Amino acid sequence: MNLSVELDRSDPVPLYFQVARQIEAAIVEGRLRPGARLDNELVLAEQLRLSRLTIRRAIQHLVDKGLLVRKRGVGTQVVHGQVKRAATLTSLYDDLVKSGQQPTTQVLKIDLVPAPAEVADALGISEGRQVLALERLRSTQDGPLAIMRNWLPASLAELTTEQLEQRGLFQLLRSNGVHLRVASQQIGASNATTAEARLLGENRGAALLTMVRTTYDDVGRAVEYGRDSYRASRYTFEMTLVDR
Amino acid sequence: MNLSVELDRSDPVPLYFQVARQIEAAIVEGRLRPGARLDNELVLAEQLRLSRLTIRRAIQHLVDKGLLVRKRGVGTQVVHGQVKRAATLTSLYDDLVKSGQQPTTQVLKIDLVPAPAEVADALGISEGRQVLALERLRSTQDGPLAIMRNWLPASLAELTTEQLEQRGLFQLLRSNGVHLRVASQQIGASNATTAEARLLGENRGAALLTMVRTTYDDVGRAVEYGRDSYRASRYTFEMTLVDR
DNA sequence: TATGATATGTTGTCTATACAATTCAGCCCA
DNA sequence: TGGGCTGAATTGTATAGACAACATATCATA
Repeated sequence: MNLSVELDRSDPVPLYFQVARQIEAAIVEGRLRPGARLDNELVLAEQLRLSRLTIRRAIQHLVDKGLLVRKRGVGTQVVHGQVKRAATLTSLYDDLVKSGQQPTTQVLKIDLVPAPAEVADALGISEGRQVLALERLRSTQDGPLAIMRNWLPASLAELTTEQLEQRGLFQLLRSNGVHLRVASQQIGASNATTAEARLLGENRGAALLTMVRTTYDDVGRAVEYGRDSYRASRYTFEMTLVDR
Repeated sequence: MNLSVELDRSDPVPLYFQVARQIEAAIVEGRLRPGARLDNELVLAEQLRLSRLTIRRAIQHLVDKGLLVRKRGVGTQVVHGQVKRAATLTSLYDDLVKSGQQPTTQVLKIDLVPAPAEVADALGISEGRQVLALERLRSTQDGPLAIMRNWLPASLAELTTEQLEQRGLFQLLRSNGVHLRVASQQIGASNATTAEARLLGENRGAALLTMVRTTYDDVGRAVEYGRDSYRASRYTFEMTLVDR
């Protein structure tokens, strides 16, 4: 099995990542079929003039992605299945852009308000403290998609309607030097209220997919509490479950 | 910062995992606070008489879990946030058992049927081929929770009503030597049909959280196509999003 | 006082090596 | 023919060491 992996040692991209990337391309392009066995680690290391640990690192990256599976004593095989990306901290805006869907955003509300109990609790601040409350309608060329409500600590960033209509919220936060790191999210469902139904172009009572989320930065501060409602007729949340 | 990590080198549990486990316990028990800085890798390696790479391995395990964050040139810090487990291939049954909710299962249907187009497509078999079709109602002490519909290749395992009422499906498959590996899942929402509403004890039209899933084994065969509907009033899907 | 350069500290990547644990195929014996 | 044992093959864990890349603090100069 010849993989034709080509390495550029002057490239700043780490070698393990170059290997992983090229193995992944071979899988995606069908050169490596589901069930195909990779050469063993020692052979690959010799062929590519890399240390075995570098090869292991590349392979582990793809195992974590669900593309490869390893068995001690046997070897490494390609897994079947159109695997989705791991759940990561990207905003809906970025995802829609990436899938070519031309998102637009209408800012419905942008106010400094005293934090209600639930928001204060999630953000780890005292109730009544000022927070920036946002409500936005996200649409694509096919019509309205989601209502997004976010509460941010007031001191975090100065956001304008214009900014929010041009770029995703997480993108704006990142541009303001906020290092988003991890979020805890609950996915649920609810029946559309009259107001929601009107905004989203659905019937009152239509099923909506809901997400409630607290996002933290890299030193652990809560930087966003969000409540999103999506038209279930237009949106599902796709994910990969991996047995590790 | 003294972590009091104790290693048992005769334990079959790998050293990196022992270290990771104990750091995690320190975080969970509050001995390591959000924002706290760990000793650097070299110091930890010296203190614990381990190689630096073993320490890195332990730390990376916790970084992947969202508990720690690393910055080149600075160090490693504890992340804030009640982090949920990574999305993994566990069945609802196992999750409910683990959370002490005493699940019960009523098998509504267990038939060999010709595979409809959607099922055949997901399982990678020809339409009309025999598949095992299951429909079950999962309840807890608080009442019905979810309707679960699964389609399995007929040859995969022989399952009885008794087995399905006593244990989770994935558990049964694993007991039959099936190595579940990865699943592709779409989470959505729908309005309860009359039949669903009656089974779940909700009103007709109530919002249900839905999951459509194809599960693959470790050599890439599709081993299950599932369609689950949960009472949104009783269930949310919790997950962690990590920025990597 | 502000800016740029340098030094220090720490993680990131990579090499080389060795032993352990598991899997599978083949062989032998009852 | 079936079960058990052995050896080969391969991944899993761990050690030791080195250099690179980035972040931050400190120092020097204008």
